[in-house]
Amino acid sequence: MNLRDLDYICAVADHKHFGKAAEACHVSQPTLSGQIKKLETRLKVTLFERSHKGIRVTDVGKDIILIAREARDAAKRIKDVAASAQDPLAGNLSLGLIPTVAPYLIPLFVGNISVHLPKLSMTYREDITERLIESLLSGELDIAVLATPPEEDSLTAIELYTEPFWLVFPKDHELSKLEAVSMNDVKQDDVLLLTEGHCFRDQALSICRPSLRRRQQSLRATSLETLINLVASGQGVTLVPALAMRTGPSHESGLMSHKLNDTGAARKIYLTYRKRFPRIAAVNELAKLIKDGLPSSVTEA
Amino acid sequence: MNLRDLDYICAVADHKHFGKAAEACHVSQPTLSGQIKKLETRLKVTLFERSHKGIRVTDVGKDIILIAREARDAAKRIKDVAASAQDPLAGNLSLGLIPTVAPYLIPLFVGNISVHLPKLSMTYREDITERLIESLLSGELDIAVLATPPEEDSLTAIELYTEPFWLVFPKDHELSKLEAVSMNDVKQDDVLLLTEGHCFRDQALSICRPSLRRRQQSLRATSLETLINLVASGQGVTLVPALAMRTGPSHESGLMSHKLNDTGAARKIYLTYRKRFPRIAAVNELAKLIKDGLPSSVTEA
DNA sequence: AAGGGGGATGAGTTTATTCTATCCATAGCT
DNA sequence: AGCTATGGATAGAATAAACTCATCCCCCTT
Repeated sequence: MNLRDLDYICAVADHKHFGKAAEACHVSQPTLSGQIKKLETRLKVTLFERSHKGIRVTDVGKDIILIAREARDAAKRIKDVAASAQDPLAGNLSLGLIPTVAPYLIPLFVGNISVHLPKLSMTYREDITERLIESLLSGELDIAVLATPPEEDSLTAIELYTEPFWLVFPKDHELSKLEAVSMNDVKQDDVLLLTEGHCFRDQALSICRPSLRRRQQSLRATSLETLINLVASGQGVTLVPALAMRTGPSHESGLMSHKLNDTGAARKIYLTYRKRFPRIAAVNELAKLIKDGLPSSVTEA
Repeated sequence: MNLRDLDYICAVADHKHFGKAAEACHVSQPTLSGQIKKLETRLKVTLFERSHKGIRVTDVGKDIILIAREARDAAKRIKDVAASAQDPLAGNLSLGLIPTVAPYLIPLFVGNISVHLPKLSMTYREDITERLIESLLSGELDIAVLATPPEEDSLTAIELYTEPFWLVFPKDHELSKLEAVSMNDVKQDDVLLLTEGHCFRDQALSICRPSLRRRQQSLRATSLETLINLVASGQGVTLVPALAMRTGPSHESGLMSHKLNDTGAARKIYLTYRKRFPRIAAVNELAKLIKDGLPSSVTEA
């Protein structure tokens, strides 16, 4: 059976005339007659009672044509769905972000999206790198903002920006006397870390080495906000990525912060997606919009 | 687009593997790959994200496959309907009967139908010949029991039986003295007729000729039962076809009846249907069952 | 680096669809 | 009756679509 055959029988049912039906289907009358006869043979059913006065649709024919119209309608809907999905900049895009980026980055580009990509609807998810990557691979997510370049071959990434680390410490801390701060000035065991699983924890550990006991204390710090609160209550100092500084500790009472000028005291943020993801156009547009929304604190090298 | 293509994409969605999907569809993998690629090109949409780890269905793909399943389901239902309509002795058959036959004939075969053609459901309609023929031609009715052979070329008929006419008269009528009755014995102006439109009126008129005034009185007699009541109340005599005699006047008080032995005092009853009606098998079976149910009063010449 | 899984590609064959031309049956007309 | 027009069926050739086999290419694994 064939969708075209269904067109044919519906046309005959509509026109009650093989010749006119054939014309409506843009085929010759013998073609239409032949195909319908073949269909009738295959189904072992007479759909039309042919006579010289006109065509009568049999009872089975009526039933079958009713269903045939459903099938044709479904086919038409497939074309409609495909047509409306034509624009790669329309539809839904699911974006995952790591927790040390999400709350600071999202506000910087959501506005731009609704202005420049009004037909694109976004779904956001905040999770740690490991689970974001899993979701990317399974197709649960389309894109992810990560602070690590993709290791999987099936993934690829666009570099979004480089984010320096800042040191946050209490106002009365001895570091407050310095003009500029480097990790050399910091007593490493003072440094508070995020809980395990956060990539920013590992990034911090790559430039300092607190004691094991200190590292275990990090069980308490599940977000940058918590971490900063711990610093405010005098538990130590901590590192914070630049974007988080815009709304965070500088406005809190009792805290000071300095951008670290060590080489390596920074991380690169990537927009990661599956190499084969078919809507790369949307990914590129998104990358552009995110970059456009960035503050000078991360765009100035 | 083609129903086969829809099978292909559904199979890939199910198996997440082109090779296995091809196997399930009983085609080679290149065939399936090619057809899907062609479909994707036509729809200008990527349905599947191919990678080396497996197949991911895109968002549009999911939407489309959902509809594709609907279309496939419709196609399957068409086959089902056709298959279950396979038996020509199943389904519905609409039968029209003239009023001077319906009430007497139907009881004689309905039982046989439910026994011998249990899958056949019948729809009955009682109407005058003219309207039954209209309905036959329009396809509203499949078959009709008529007392006239078909005049239309597109119709044909099976002869069911020959039905002699009986004369019905009051017990105290002078005819009651005779052993056998012929129309010659009847005062023609005594004869009561059915209203116009009934073929039995015309058949009666073909063997007798009441006065115009008498003929106009027939406005009152819309059925054989009424006609017999008129006779019982002394308004005259009348003709009644044999089958109606089995349950009718012979049991009524004050009436007598005789079978007319004139040649021509009889009518043939036909099972009429469209020449092209595709379920002739059912018509033939019906004719056989009706004949089997007939009483000796019409089967004995 | 070699082997293998898995989808894509290309050439050639088979199958299905379509066309033109023609036929046949019926209906309506003269 | 015979003639002509209408409308569906049929036949054969041409065309288009779908299929298969062999092979390729990519990339993952060992």
